[in-house]
Amino acid sequence: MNDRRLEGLRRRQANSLGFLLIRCGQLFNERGIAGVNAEAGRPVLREAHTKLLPHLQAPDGVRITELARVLGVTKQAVQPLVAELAEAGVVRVEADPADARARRVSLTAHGVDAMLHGTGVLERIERELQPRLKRGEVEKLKMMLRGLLGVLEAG
Amino acid sequence: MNDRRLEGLRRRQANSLGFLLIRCGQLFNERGIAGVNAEAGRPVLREAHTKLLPHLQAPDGVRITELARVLGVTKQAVQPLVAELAEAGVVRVEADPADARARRVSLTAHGVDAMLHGTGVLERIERELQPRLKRGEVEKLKMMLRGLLGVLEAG
DNA sequence: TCATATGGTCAAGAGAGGTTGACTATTGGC
DNA sequence: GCCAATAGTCAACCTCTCTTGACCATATGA
Repeated sequence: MNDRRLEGLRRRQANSLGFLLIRCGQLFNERGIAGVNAEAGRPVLREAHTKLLPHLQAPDGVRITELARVLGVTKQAVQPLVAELAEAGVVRVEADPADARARRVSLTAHGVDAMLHGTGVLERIERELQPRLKRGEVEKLKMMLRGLLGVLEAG
Repeated sequence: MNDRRLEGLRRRQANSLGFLLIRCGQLFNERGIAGVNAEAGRPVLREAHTKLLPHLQAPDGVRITELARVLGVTKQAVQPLVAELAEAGVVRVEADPADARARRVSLTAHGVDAMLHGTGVLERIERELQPRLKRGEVEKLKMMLRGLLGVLEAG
């Protein structure tokens, strides 16, 4: 009885940019995390990390408060995550030369390596998909996604 | 000192299909959940839901065990979530006519409405983005994403 | 210079989401 | 008809994530 409505739902989803991106992103994220953890032999990467890390790429580091703001949580929520990453040697926390109250979180050389490695895992997944995708289209897809990401991050 | 390496990282990420999809998907997901919750006036949708719901679109419903398998968790973990959605009238849990041990979880008419509404929120976000995107490219982007999603879900 | 705002920490606790283990009911092959 | 495998539930418990609230140190401007 619901079949017709379900069919309509599916068609509408398949025509929604957001839905398509969310599903594709979820699938890549799951496989990427699984891949990294499989190589490490133990769980080292959680979804919380993949949300925090993209915001740590400013050369001079980012304030805890700023991280909390962009993630939409309190600064207390960010603290344990930063502490954990600092413990693992992925980030460093330093005094802010311009404000003695503040501290700046930035990637260590090891942290950059880790992120390059993570990107490598995603690239491997992409390569495994290649045979089933049209070669030229993937490059075009990436180009459009870069443009879209710019728009999304701008606000 | 890390600037050059950070620059390299950024360039490599911007050329990784997985990275681009994960970031775009995250941003859409966050905004979609925020939009639905803002309209409801209270938090009604969590990320756990957006992971479970896409698997509930089979007309005859899905078994708890099957849901657990595709989500990669135990069936005990799925139970509270299904119970919560049943309580909210989004899904119905019925006996499986073919196996008296099993139960089938499926969307109610109200659940389909809710998912259509969620898709509508994503469409609104997409419309708000439209002015800053090239019109023809969005359609092409969707077409490619549909193809990619098919490949990803196939295995 | 003193009041107020801001950056950050510490502590206690709530709630989501997951686990393992023990259990019941039913199925299906032998 | 029996017995191992399967679907699901219940209970106890753990970790992660986040919150509120109290607190200290520094900055800033009237």
